[in-house]
Amino acid sequence: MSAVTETDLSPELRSSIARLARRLRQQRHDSGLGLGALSVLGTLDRHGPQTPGELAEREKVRPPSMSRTIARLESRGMIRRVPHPTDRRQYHAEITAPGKALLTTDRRRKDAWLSLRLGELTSEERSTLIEATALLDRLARA
Amino acid sequence: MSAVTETDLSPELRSSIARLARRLRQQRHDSGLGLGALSVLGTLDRHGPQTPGELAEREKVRPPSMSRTIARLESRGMIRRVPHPTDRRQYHAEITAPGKALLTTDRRRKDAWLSLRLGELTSEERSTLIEATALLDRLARA
DNA sequence: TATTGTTATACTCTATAACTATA
DNA sequence: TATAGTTATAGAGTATAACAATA
Repeated sequence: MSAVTETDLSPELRSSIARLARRLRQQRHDSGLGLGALSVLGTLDRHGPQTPGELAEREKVRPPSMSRTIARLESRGMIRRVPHPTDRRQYHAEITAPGKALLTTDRRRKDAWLSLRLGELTSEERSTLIEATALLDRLARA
Repeated sequence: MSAVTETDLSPELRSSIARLARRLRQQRHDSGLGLGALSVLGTLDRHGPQTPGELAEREKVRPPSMSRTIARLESRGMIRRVPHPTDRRQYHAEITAPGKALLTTDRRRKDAWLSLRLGELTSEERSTLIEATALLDRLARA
């Protein structure tokens, strides 16, 4: 196994992200929700209610894609739409109790693929990933 | 910006990977090659010639998908097919000189989106990502 | 008969363009 | 007239199933 150096970090990181994203996509979530929908749910849980436009920007998708994702989450009762106080064109998407429960189950489930793999790492390795997660988000947002 | 803890690393990491993968996919490579094709090219450069089956497993895609990717890379002259010494069903995909040149350009190009972003990080942050890249690969392979 | 790779086809995800409602 | 969100449609990317060649 060859080591990654500063020089070739860019293509290596890109490969790793691409491979892991595919691997995570293959790992079907039994809630029937895809990778994107779960990401939105986590964002709503962590950052509170957001408009579709705000969510689209944060998640790096276009508004029409976010409309679809929101519709799917709502149809399964994971989120609800709250009218915007002053602008009737807009609304806030808000996570519901079942939505929060899904995230909790998802985190705790012993057979959830990623949780299981993370549990097999050392505490130090997990720390590295915690730092890296923040960095990856900054990259995505740039 | 709330901190990520051990408890919710799994959903946060999954979100980050999903978002960054989408961001990287949006960032069209001017070679006309997608995220998957570039990943394969890097793998061949790093690990040497591989059969389609080996590549499919490593990249976490199904054999038919890898067939398509290989065909695209070959049609652009980035790889060539080398007959398998003993089994005429198989062959090895091998990176060509133009393929290597593309990877080098890609690493060096200052306007390559990811390279540019990585350059904006501190040396310490890049070190974290170097460690994380290896970890992400281990996760994908597990 | 089992295995490797390819072709045919379909599904998922996301994008661009056109449309509706409201500001 | 501009903006927020949705609907309609199309394009990547990848999967499953059926097929061809070889072991």
